[in-house]
Amino acid sequence: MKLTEAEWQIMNALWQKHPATARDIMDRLPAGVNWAYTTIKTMLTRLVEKQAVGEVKEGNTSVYEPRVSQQKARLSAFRSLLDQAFDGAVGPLVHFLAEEKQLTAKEKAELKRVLENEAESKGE
Amino acid sequence: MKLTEAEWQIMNALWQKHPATARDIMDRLPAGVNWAYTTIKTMLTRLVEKQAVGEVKEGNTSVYEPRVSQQKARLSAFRSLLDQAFDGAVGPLVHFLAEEKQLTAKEKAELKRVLENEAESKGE
DNA sequence: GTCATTCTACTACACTTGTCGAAGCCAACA
DNA sequence: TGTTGGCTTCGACAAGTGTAGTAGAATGAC
Repeated sequence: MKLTEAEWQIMNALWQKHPATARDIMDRLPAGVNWAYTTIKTMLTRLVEKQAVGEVKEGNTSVYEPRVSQQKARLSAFRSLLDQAFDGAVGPLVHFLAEEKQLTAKEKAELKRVLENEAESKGE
Repeated sequence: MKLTEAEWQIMNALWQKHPATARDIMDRLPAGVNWAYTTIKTMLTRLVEKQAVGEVKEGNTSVYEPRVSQQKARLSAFRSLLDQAFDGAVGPLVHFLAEEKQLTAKEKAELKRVLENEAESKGE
């Protein structure tokens, strides 16, 4: 499930709260994204075709629901980035993050902590 | 500097070793990417237009050189991912990484290892 | 009932991206 | 010197993307 940039905007709005109508989504789009109503409808139609979103008619109006979880979409985007730009491995990415100082000490600590918890509690 | 998927392939090959000719790049493309020679040339032309790559004629043949560092390209791709899919913050990403069961144990171990090494050697 | 509002369904259209093919230019070799 | 093989530049074309307008149907307010 590959989403385009514009589609991410829609999905982000939809994940925020759903089900939602096209108009709901329109209102929730980040300031700065001023798309025409029909643009949003077009996006939604395409997302429905892609099965990323479900559509149910309620009276005259369509109501939409995500069909792929944010988690799944994130995973897919993350994997793509990894494959494309980081030799498909987490190592180079982490390395990069560290080098680039993109991770604050706090974030590193958090990441480590969560990973460790995982390792321990993972016995289940 | 936004690179497309195909462009990443080219750039990856070019960063590997440069300067390089189109043919060099062709040979270095990952198995499975079997592009016609002219496809590669097209990509290179577009990359030159975009100023991601420099081109110098050597006799009859063009020799190419990256003009954006891998580091920079990675940063840009990383930022895009963050903005698009992780609310623009590293926090959610770290969280995701930890939650994500799709990461293999190996990848997690790698994460931890790199973080630890960083913490130690990166005292500067 | 009629009008304004609001949906929906269709259509459109320029730009980008992924992939070449064709045709011409040049150096080296039989 | 004519042929071969590699290089180059141009042009092309189908799909995918971003962005929206239009027309017609349904709904709610007088």
